[in-house]
Amino acid sequence: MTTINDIAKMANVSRTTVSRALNNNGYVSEDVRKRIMKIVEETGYMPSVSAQSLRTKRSGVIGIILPKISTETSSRVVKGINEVVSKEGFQILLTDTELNPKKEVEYIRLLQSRQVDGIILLATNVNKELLNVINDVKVPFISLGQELPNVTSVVYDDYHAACDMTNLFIQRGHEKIAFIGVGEEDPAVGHTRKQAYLDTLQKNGLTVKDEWIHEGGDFSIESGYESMKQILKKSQGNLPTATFAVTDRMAVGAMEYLKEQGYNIPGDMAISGIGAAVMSAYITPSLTTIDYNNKEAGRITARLMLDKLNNKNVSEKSTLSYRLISRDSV
Amino acid sequence: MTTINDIAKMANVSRTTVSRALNNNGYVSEDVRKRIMKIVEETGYMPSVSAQSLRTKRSGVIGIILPKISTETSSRVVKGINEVVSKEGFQILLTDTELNPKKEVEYIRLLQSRQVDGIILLATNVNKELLNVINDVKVPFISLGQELPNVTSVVYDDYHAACDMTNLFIQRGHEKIAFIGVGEEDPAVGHTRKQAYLDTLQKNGLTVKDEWIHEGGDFSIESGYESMKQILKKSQGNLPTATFAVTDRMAVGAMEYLKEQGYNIPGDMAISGIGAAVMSAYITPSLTTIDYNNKEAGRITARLMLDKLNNKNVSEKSTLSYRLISRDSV
DNA sequence: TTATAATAAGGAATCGATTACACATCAATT
DNA sequence: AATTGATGTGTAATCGATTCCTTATTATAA
Repeated sequence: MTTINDIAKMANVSRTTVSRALNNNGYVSEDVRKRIMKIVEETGYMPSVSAQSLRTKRSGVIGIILPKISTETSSRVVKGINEVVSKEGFQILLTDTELNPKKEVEYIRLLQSRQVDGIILLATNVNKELLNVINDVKVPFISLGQELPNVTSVVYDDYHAACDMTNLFIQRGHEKIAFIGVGEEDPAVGHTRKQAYLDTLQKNGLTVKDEWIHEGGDFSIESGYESMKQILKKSQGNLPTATFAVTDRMAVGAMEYLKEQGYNIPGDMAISGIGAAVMSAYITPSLTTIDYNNKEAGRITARLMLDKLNNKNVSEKSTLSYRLISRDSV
Repeated sequence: MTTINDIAKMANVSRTTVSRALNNNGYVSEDVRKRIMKIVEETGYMPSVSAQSLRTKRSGVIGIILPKISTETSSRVVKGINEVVSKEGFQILLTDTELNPKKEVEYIRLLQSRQVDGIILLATNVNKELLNVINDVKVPFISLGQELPNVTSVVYDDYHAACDMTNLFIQRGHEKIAFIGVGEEDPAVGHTRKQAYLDTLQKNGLTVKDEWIHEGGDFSIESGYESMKQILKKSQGNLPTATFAVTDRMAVGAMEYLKEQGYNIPGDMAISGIGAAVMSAYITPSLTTIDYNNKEAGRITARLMLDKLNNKNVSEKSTLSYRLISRDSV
């Protein structure tokens, strides 16, 4: 591997001068600069980032902590982040918690020891230890998808999105609306979306039946399938006419079960999700859902991160907009 | 940030001893070791990876070059890789070429300057410059998805997979089989799969009509839609009865167009894809496809990488198995 | 002509680890 | 009692950059 010293020797200058030439920093004669650059070209020399970051405390790496690496949401967000930061010469270091809260904490520590310049967390839960660790973080930190106290947060407008969706059902004349959710450990998805559903029903004077509400174990299609099964079983004789699932995958699972049982969608049961998964447009019937524009969320988060890195001060909370996509399932 | 020197001072030993205690390397009395570990615990000290990697030439990072960051294939592969390497304490540095061959070369250089311990490339094309740069790479290098000369490659069995799929159509009595492909710059997807299709038709004495073959501009759903449109237009009066699309997304696009035009699938036209996208199971009719098990491919590649990092010698080419999933679209 | 400032380049310290080498102690072996 | 080997710890060099501090050379102003 060629080092700055090799280049210096070849150009008959000191490594100080090479460094200055490369960083456009301090005086270097045009003559020498050209000589150096030529050699750099020829050798394909690239400075060792380890050495640089040891010295400068900057690594050009943004650490991202994902709950799950291979989901549509994650990869869209990562895409958006990468799009923005790569233009500024930053790289992305990915970690995957596999939905294990302990790993969130572990990775925050780890990323710091790797000298990342900033950390973006796609949080799925909030707990005391997590907040403590985040408070100790010395680099710019942003939470995406959950609002964390005293932490710069970029959040989806879960409450209004879920209200709108519930209202859509009501507008279409539904009065018995079921709900497929996830555990409340996830404040944004598990709590806020459910609260919006409950509030909207109440505001419209509609009954909330326990049998119509089911929380899946995870965000999977199977979990949606199972939830729908449970809801139908528990509400024999008083079936809901619509179901609001908090994710598209769960909605797809629910549809799957309904189709298997010979129900007509949306005739016997209207269905909606959240997330605008690609699949939602191509299943039959196409799924009414809400587009959170995850890629744009990633971009916005990334820009905030860059601002922080440039010591601009940024607002503590940014709420993203959403778009209700009305399709054939409702 | 606490450094090894701080720990050394607090424990009243030299930093040498601290380093030895942390790395279980050389003699350290039980007494001192405990003292050091306790302080490390309390302070939450983590060694600076920049300093470590500057000194040891190892960074604990595997660089991955993806053609597109937010595709099902990419994220499944990354998941598989991460699953394996994270257990060994490695992190993943992601780069996205956005299908730009120049960026492949650029990122290979960049990753090396970042001192990555190994590089995994999800190649989509093969060109002279790429091969040259790869030849200069000084760290373990693996290509996934394309076979590159003199490079450790993990490849899908595109040829046999595509043969099997074509044969399936023939078995079901189809004689007029159309093909939706991509450009030949992509040897695995664009060339091999097409060759397998052509060979299989020929072997079975079936006519190959130019009007039945169309190459989409990219891998998108829209591109599949457009391709199907072209095929139907060009082969008026002698329509194919089956279409083999080289990716699931393209197959979905093709189905979309057929449905719009009122064709029955598979009655008027059978359809198949490759890739086992989640969506393929949930569209109507469900799509016959081939599962390449990308996650497992990622795992296998990662294990090869770990072997290389441990100086075990590995076979230059590994061909993966696949599974034909027969569903309702054929 | 001399003082001053701008330009150009090098010397050496520094970042935070690892590790070769040296040295001291102590127990076991001859 | 002398030699040997195992154990424990420290000193200092090193990795490859950046940057503060000097010094030398020109160009400009007084």
